[in-house]
Amino acid sequence: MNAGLLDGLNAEQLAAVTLPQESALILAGAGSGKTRVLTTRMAWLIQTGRVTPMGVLAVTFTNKAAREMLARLSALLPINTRGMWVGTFHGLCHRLLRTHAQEARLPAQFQILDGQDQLSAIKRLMRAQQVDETRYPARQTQQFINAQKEAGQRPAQVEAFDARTRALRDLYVGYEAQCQKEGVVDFAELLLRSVELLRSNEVLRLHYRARFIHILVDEFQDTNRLQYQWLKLLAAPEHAVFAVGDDDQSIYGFRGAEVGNMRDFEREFALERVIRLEQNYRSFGNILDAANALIRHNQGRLGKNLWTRAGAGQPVRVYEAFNDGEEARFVVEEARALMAEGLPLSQIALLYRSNAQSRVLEHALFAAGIGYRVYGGQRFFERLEIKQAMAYLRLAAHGEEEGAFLRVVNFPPRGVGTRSLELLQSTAREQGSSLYQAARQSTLTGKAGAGMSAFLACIERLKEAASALPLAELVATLLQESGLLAHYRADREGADRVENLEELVAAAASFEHESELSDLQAFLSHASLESGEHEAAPGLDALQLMTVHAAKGLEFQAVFVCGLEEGLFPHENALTQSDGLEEERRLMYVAITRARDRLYLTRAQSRMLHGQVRYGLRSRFIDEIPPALCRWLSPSAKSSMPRRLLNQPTGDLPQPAVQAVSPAPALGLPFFMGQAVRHEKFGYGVVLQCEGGGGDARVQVNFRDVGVKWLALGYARLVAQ
DNA sequence: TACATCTTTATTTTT
DNA sequence: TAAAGATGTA
Repeated sequence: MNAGLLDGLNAEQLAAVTLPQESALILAGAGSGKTRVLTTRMAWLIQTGRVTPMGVLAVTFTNKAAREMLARLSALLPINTRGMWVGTFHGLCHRLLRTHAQEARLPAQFQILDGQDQLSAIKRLMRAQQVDETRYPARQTQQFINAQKEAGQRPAQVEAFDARTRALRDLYVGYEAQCQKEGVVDFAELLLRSVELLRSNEVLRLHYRARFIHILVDEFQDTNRLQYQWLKLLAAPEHAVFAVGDDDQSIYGFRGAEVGNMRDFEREFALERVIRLEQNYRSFGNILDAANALIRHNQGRLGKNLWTRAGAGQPVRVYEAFNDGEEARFVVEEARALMAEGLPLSQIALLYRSNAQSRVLEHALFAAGIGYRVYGGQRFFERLEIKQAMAYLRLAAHGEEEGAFLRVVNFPPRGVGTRSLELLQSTAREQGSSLYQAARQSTLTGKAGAGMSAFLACIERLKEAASALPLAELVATLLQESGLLAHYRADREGADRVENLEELVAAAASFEHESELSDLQAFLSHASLESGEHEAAPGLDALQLMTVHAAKGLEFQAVFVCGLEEGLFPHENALTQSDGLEEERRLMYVAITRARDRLYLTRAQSRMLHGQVRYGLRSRFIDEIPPALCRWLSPSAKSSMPRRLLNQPTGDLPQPAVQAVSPAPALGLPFFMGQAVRHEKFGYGVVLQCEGGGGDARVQVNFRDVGVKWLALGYARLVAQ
C-alpha cells in the first residue's frame, strides 16, 4: 500500500521519509528532492495512521512554498487539506492570534502592517515626538525595532548604554503604545506576540503541544531566533520536529536568519540522526563539482558533497568581457545560440548580485529583440492605488487605524489640508481618541469642512456596504464611492492604475474566505501577508532576469551568473561584515546550483557603476572553481587569463564576439587604467588611476587583498601582468 | 499645493 | 547613472 508513495525514493530519502517518531535534521543539498521528501513524509505519516491531518504542523517561509506543499500533499493523498496547519511562520502566527486575540491582548479586528505601513507608522510617531529625522532616520528606527523583536526583546529588555540606543529604545516604547492603541500588528509582532502568548499561557501551550504530534520545518537554515523559539514552544519533548535545511544555502543572514539554529537544534533536541541528502537530480557533474569546490572554502559547515548519476556534462563556461556592455552582448549572443539549439527562453536565467546590474543586460536584450522578464520590483498589493483602496477597506472594517485614515483622508483630493489635519490630530490627542472619532465629533459640532464631511460620509456608506454586500461588490462600491476610480480615469497616465483597481475587484471575487473570519477581515489579512506574486505570467516564453537571492529554489537549463568581480560579487559591503564573505560564497553556491545543463560565469574588466567607470578584479569565486572544470571563452586579453591557465590549450573556441581593445597607455606611463599588475608585498591588483609623469608618477591600484593604494612608481616595484 | 531644482546616495528581501 | 528625498518657487 505504501509502495506508490515511497516509490523511487533513494535510500537516504526513504530513511528520512520513514523516520520513527523522533526529531531529526535533514541536510538537504540543492536539487536533492527536498520538497518531495517533506511532502512524502507528511503523506506517509498520515497514510500509515501515525498522525491525523490535524496533528501535523508544517511551516515554510513563503506562501508559494506552503501552497506547493499543500498541492503536492493533496496529489499524494485523498484528504481534505483545509484546516490543516500548513503555512508560513507569519501565516500560522496570524491564525493563532486571530483564534486567541483576547488572550493575546489584541482587538478581535486587529490589522496587519506590512513593511511600508510600518515605516509610515514610525515616521508619524517620530514627527509626533519631534525626533530629528536626520539624526534618526525612520528606516534605521524600523530596523532597530524589528531587530529587537526578532531577538525576542521588548523595550524593557533592551540594554542601552549610549544615548543613541536609549533614544531608539524610547521610540520602540512609543511605537508599541501607538500600535496597541490603534490595534495594529507588524510582521515581527505576529511572531513575538505568539511566542509570548505560548510562553505565558500554559493551557494554550499544552493544548497545541498535545495537538501537533509532528512538526515539519522547511528551509530551516533561514529561521531567525524568534522563529526557533516559537518552534521550541510548540514542540513537546516527546514529539517530533522534522527540520529540513541546507546550511550552505543560508543567504538571509542579513535579515536575521541564524544558521546557528541548526547546530542548536541538533544539541537541544538531542538529535540521534542527521540525514544527508547529497544525491542531486538537477545538474550535471561539472556544475556540481564547481559548486562543491567553491563551498569548500567556507569554514564551519555541517558538511555535504553533492553528487549525481548524470555524468560530467558540459564544462563551465567562463567569459571575461572588456566592459559591462560587452558582457551583455556576449550573454545575448550565447542566449541566441541556446535558442537556436531549441532551448526555450524561459529556461535561460541571467543572475546577478544586485538589481542595478539588470539595466545593461535589459538594454542589450531589448536591442536584440529577445523577450525577457525581470523579477523583483513592486508587487500587486504594494502598489499605491491598491494601498489606497485597501485603506478605505480597512477604515470600513476597523476605523481606528490612523495610517489608513491619513493615507486617504485627502485622496482623491477633497480639500482637507495640512492645517485642518493638524488641528484634528491635536484634538484627537487631547481626547485620547482616534482621528476617525475626532473627525466624527467635529462634524457633529459643525466644525468640519466640506471635504472632511464628505470623507466621513463615504466611510459611513462603506461601513454599511461592508455588512450588506459580498466582498467583490464591496470593493467595486468603494472604488466608486471614494472617487478613486474616477480620479485615475481622469488622469492621463492613470490607465495602469485603473487596470490594477479593476484587478482588485477580480482578486476580491476569487478570494476564498477562511472559515471563521468575515470575508473582509480575511481579505485584509491576506493582502498584508501575501503581497502578491512575483512570478511570471504563465505561458510567456521570456528570458529570466533576477538577483541570485530571487533565484533560490528555482532551476533553469542554462544559467548565466554575471558581474563576477571583486566588489560586486562578493559585494564590497559584505567584506566588512562578519560572516559576510562566507554568505557571499553561499550566494554564489546557490547561483551555481540553479543550473541544470549549462553554466556561464561572466565578468567585466570595467563597468559603469554609480556613473563612474570602475575597474574590478576578477571575482575570487571564479578562481575557487577548479580550472579543469572550466572552459575559457574570453577574447585574447592576456592579462585577463587566469595565471595558471595561460599555457593551457583552449580547445575549439568560438570566435570571440568582440575583440578586446587595450586602452593606450596614458601620459607615457608604463601603466594604464584597468591594467592588471602585481606588487611584491600587496599582491595582485588593477590600476585605477594614473597621475603625473617622469620621476614622480603615481598610480592608484586596487589590490585584491589589501584594497586601494597609491603607489609612487619611483619606489614601488610594480610589475605588469 | 504643485511643480521644479538641488542634493544625496547607491546589496541582497519575505512576511 | 538615475532615483528618491529635500528644499525652494510660483
